[in-house]
Amino acid sequence: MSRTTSECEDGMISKDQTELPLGEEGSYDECTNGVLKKGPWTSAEDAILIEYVKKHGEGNWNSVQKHSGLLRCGKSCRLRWANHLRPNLKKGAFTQEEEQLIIELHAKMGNKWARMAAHLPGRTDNEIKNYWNTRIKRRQRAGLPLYPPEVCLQASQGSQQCLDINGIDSGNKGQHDVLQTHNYGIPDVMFDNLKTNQSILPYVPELPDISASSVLMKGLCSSQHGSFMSPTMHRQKRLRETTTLQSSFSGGMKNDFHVFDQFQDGDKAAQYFGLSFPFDPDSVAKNPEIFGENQGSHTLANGNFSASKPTSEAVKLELPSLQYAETDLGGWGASCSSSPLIESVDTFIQSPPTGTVESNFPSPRNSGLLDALLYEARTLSSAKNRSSDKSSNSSTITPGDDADCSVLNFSETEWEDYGDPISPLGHPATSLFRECTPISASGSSLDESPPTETETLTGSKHKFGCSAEYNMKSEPVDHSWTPDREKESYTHLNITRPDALLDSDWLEHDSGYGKDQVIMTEAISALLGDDLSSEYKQMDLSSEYNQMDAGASTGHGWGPGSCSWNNMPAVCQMSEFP
DNA sequence: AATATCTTCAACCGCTCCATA
DNA sequence: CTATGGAGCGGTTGAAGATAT
Repeated sequence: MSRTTSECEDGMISKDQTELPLGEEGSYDECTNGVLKKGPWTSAEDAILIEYVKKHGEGNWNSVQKHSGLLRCGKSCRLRWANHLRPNLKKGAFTQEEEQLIIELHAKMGNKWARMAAHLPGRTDNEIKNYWNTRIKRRQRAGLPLYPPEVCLQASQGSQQCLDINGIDSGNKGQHDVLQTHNYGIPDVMFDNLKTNQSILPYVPELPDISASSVLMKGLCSSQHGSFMSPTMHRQKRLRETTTLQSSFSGGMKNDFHVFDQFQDGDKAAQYFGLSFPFDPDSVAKNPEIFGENQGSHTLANGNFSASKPTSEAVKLELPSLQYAETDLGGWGASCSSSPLIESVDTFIQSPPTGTVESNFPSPRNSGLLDALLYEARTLSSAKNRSSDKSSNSSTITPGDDADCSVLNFSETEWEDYGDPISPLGHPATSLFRECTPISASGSSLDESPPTETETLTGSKHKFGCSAEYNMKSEPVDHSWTPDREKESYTHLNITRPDALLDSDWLEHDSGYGKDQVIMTEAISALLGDDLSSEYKQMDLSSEYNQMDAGASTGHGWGPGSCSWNNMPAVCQMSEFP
């Protein structure tokens, strides 16, 4: 901020456009005429824009140039106004309350910066986005999970309440945002549902690449809403989804099935759930409780973050995982119920959604290249060899078996069994898996977390995908949210990394994944060429992760070609690795 | 002190939705 | 029904500052 301003100021000459420093800051671009300026705004430009808005009000940004002579395109003007010039903007670092709120909101909404901003008066989506990205990096470096355990816990508790409320709108806090946030939570539920009702999935395949599947994936993976909404989703879809999701969510999510429908037709889906429709997000929002929001948790809308004070800062975020688990149980209540995530996981493992889940998974898009690669690799590899594993896993994981293996098998099996019905990319299921896998794999602690940290989880549970979150939850939540604590508790979570997919455990795991790894490597090579494959090989994830697990490594990036952290599914993001 | 690396954040870009002609 | 323009959103970029070496 200051930076730009100062710079600009120096450079700026006069408010007159003609005088706008063309050469100094920023280039002139073709934005329209080729005359428009780009780059940092000068104080003069700011003044012009402010003046314009005073006279004409916000909006009509494209006419700014005409009326004010400002050599900026409408988009640039809007952005400048929204992010820097508009009144009531809060400048400076986020307060603790705001930070907490952001975390909470992100857990629920994912990368819905604009929506999140609606909950933070005076803050812009860009600020929040930047903050989050920074936070991700920072925590990743520190080896801390993105979301504090408390948040998860609270979320779960809150969800229970919701269940009780289950009904539809009960109270309303009036903040639709809240609703939305909850909505975001829905995906998880959906995902869960999918798992439970695999049979239902029929639609999935047909779903457009993204939306549903991606959402589901993310939900699956973690719960983090964080990314559960695929960036690629269309706006409308998003809206619909949210609404639908919300509705469905509020409805109790009993109809897993419909979740898919939602994607296609949100309203219908919503109705299906028995919610009032056309779904009115606002109305829903008004009744945050429906979604299981805790009172305190989201009252924030006004910026008051009162609730969060819990023992610390425990946020009431509803961890995706929780939701996820809950859904599995068949309802928020269930999920919310104290029953540890682990249990859910177990359930899931024991009676894995028969293949259903995977099929539903979103296309690789969400996850990114890595997923796609993995998917392809798998496909190729599968052709070559079908490991016996695959068949077994889907339904049940035998504790005795190498957990890791089970996990892997699970995922693989599903793909194969169910195929990838879907996606445009053609890798939907896989990709989903992939995304989830990391978690699962990791969660399982397969890889990363050397048993030490993940010890809490044992046996098959560990192996189960998405487990990381569960792990977290399973742990006693009483701890207050302190960095240290987080770190400790989260060490378990490391697994969730997207990398986990590549992780040694998974790929190289002694238990027999070695083959897979080889295969995958080959497949990747075939698909991507030596370059990528080599990178892939070089990643030596296993070692890195191990180190990380050990706590030795610090903030190391994912490595070349790794997916961007931001793009990772919330779930994955949830656990930050050391 | 100089250089390299990392972090932060404003701005841009691409995309999509919506309204309107 | 299609085309066009406005608006908004989310991801990414790149420069400046901060920090480390």
